[in-house]
Amino acid sequence: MTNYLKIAEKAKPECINCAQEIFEAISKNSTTKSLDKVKKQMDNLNTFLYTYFLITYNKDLTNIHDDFTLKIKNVHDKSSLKNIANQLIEAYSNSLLDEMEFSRNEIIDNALKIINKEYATGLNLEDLAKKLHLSKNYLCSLFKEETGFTFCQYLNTLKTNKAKKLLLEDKKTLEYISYECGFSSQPHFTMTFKKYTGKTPREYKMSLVSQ
DNA sequence: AGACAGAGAGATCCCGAAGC
DNA sequence: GCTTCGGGATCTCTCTGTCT
Repeated sequence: MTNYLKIAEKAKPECINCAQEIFEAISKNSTTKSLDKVKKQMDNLNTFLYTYFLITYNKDLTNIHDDFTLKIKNVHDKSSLKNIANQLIEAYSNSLLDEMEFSRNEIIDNALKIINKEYATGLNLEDLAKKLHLSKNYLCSLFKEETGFTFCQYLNTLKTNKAKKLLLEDKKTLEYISYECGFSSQPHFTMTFKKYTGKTPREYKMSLVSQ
């Protein structure tokens, strides 16, 4: 697990090679392991990177996770698996490039900083517009133009992602999680969570447990 | 008790158009 | 580039009832 964490921490565009070197160092021992064991190790790395990026960068890279789960499943030799490992690290690293290009506009850059910091405190569009000294209607259209999301969509995505993280932790009720993520009530949380993930919170938790 | 879903009313957001 | 306005769309809140 410690090694996975090292890889995740280095999985950035500027030090992608370090991450790949760490993985190579780990996989040196894999020559003695069966193909299935190495595949299992790769699956674990994929899931670890997915969870790490979700929690650390608030990036839901389900598409990358699912794509590589399939690739790993279909591979039949260890050398191909090594290539896939490098591609895997590269794919997660490159997702951060999107983030850099995402916030070209200085106003939106500031808006995102405020939202990321205050999204769980009941922040609304009007508050945000006041902080940025803009009209809410203009901010609304600018935000959509620059990010592709409406303000509400982005806010709910952040809240939902935080909820996903909290759902992984045991002994937390939906009531607790809903308030912790900035939802006004548990029914509202359940409804929004289902809208953004396609699953209710309990279904989501069960799907993780069954993996 | 906790989780979930539906309904209705009110609040807020989004978007296009017009104008500065 | 930015604001204002108005109307429709969407979201939020709260209550209620059912299920596990």
